[in-house]
Amino acid sequence: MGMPYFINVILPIPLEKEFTYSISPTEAELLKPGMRVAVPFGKSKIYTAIVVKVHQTAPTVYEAKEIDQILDQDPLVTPTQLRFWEWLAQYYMCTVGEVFRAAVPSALLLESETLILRNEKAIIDETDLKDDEFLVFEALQHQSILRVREISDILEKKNVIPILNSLLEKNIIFIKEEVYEQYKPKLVRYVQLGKDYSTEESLEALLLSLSRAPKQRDVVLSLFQLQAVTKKPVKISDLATSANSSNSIIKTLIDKGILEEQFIRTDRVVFEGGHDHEALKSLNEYQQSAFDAISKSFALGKVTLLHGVTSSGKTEVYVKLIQEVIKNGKQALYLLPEIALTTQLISRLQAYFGEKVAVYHSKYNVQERVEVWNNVLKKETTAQIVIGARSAIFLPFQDLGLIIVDEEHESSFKQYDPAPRYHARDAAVVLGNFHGSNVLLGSATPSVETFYNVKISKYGYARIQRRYGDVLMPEMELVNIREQTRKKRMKGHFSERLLEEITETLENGEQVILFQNRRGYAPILECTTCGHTPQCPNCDVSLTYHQLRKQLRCHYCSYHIALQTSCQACGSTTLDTKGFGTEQVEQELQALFPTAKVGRMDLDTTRGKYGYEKIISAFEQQEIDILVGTQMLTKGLDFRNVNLVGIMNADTLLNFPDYRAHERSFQLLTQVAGRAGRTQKRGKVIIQSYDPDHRILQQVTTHDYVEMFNEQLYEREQFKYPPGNRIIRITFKHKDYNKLNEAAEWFAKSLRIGFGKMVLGPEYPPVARIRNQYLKNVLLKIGNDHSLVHTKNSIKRIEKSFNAISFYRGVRVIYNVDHI
DNA sequence: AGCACGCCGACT
DNA sequence: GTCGGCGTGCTC
Repeated sequence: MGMPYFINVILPIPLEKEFTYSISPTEAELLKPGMRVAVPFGKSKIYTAIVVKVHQTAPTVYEAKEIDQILDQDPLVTPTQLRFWEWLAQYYMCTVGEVFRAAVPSALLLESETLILRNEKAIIDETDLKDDEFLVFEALQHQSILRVREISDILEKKNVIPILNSLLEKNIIFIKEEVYEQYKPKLVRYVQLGKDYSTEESLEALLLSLSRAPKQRDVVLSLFQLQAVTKKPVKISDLATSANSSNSIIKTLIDKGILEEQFIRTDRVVFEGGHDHEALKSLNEYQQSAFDAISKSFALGKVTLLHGVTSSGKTEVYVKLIQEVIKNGKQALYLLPEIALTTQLISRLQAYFGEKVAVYHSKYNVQERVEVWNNVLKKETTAQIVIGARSAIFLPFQDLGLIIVDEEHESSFKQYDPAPRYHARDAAVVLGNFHGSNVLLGSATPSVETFYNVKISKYGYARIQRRYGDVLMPEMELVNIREQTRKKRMKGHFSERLLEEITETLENGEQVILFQNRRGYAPILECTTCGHTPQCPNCDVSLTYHQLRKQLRCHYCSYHIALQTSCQACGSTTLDTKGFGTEQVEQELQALFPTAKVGRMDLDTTRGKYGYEKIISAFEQQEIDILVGTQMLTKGLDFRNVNLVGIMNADTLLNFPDYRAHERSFQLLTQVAGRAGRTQKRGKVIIQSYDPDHRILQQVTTHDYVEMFNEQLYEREQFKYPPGNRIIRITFKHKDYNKLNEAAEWFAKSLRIGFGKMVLGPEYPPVARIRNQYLKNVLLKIGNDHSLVHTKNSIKRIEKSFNAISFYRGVRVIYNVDHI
């Protein structure tokens, strides 16, 4: 016997270390880094782990457990991915296990489930059983296998483990860990003629023998004809259709051995478009010069920003770039924020690239995601171009030639919760580096960070200043609603100007988009007598009023109650809704324009897989005249007939209490405004505000991005925010208010020893309690001249001392690097 | 993260 | 008297 073999693995849990398991020499030959193994972990769990190393160094202080089984024939994860995971974990201060969990489609991460089986041979004295035990025993008489969940339900108890232990001791039950592969390839039933009937004579004899069974004979004949064309097995469903026959007749033939059945693995994600690719539109002169600038910049190996005004035709430039890389057999990744990932855009790309386009995002089910993963891994042409949301950076690319990050400024590229709290744009830049591929960032309103990188010549730059087809930028008008309110000229939330414009637009048979930013300003029920508003019992927020369901709901937990008719505090029955959301705007509109068809698009109306598409297509088909909506309206939608965009209240955006509020307002308003006038006629935008002289509003109306950038950069430098500095936000979480305060204070104090006034807080976030957990934030700013690695190490050291104080243990510490 | 073990309050 | 709360420690 030679030396024993071991593997080091990553487990999908938030633990720093790798774990070592023992394997047999045969297994050692099979196993390679990147393959999955099922391993027992702890008392009773089985997890999916990824092999990172095969070796012969036996652990010294413990005995390695054996693995349960090998799950892959070939690596599922590439060496580049393992390096990338390592980088993400290091940079975003989380464990590789957490990255692993986020990176791999959940269907490939099987876990064990405990099954409870009855012991047939047990001799049971029923009087010996407690009530709960008897209930389980009885349930097992009807059903031989139960899951822990089911037992929980039967007993209406959360913790059933003591009961199971007791039953185990009494030999009444067995326990078994079941591991199952969640991903099942989709199999389609095919048939072909049996081998015995391959000659003409035998076939003739067969048809003769079936003369008494005309239906069966028809099927055989049909199959013969179909196979004559394809020479391959035929789908049972196709055969049934063409023979005008049924499944049962085909089954009879299979049972007789006349037909042979076989299952063939099929992709669930099939391309449904035509195969005649649309010819690429030739670029106009502005697009062409941007394309040339990008190519030059790529030749220098630079990440490049494509700064093109709204509807300047950036997509055509992307398409041209993608075309170049796939010509060389390389893969391309096109990243978009979730909300911009519309069917509109996907079908446009499919029109150019046909079946080479694969889509990867959360609305696709787990099975479909596994298929995309495998196709990317195998470098199939069906996934040569991947268009996806932020998680698409985790796909197992082999030979990536180009990454496009469209709408680069979108903050939804940053994952907020859970770990890894990564920024897909920044991670994509690193990924591009690992692959030696080009990276293009695209936006009409680049983030201050990215434009700063252009300014310091770290990134290359290309610009398109004209809209496609030389459509003019919309005409912008600011309306002072403070003054209008004073003069009592407002009708609800509408100024006279806005109403005039809506009327005119509708008269011209054109459509209107109204933008109402609702986040945090949802309607709240308020007592007009005592001012009391109903609060969530678990979170520090007011409940919001949902008219449709006549409910009060909490946005943070799932708490909801029926609408109250009287005030809980004083009993008064005069309740009023404060603040206004899209629902109220919609209602007012309906009253003001009774003949117009009003639609609403927000989180409530876009639930479900196609909720969003339905509203979009209704608007496209002009079944809706006025569309009221939130942020969702801003993204990548292309409506031909919209001539007016109204912003109900710009101040709610500007007054947001964080250092990015102004930048974000500029971006959002510019993007919404861009929805107006996409044809020859010049569009119109009306912005209602209490403070129309605000710098940002002036910059939006004059389309002055550079001025906005310079002012924002100056302000951020003053206050030591990015891009000249980095920030790490540290959140503390605990259900005990006092403990949390003390713990956060201790941590901040320790940080201040090394970082002084670069430490802000601790401070309560706007919502200081969520699901009965109190929260407090500390912000650490790090100058770009300081080492990020050293800083993180100092933080980790402080965390170690922190955890050594037993009183503080249990307080969760959450890092958010580059928090937005 | 899960999960078990172990120690103190409110109830079948 | 037990059930079940969660603090603590460990996982190859």
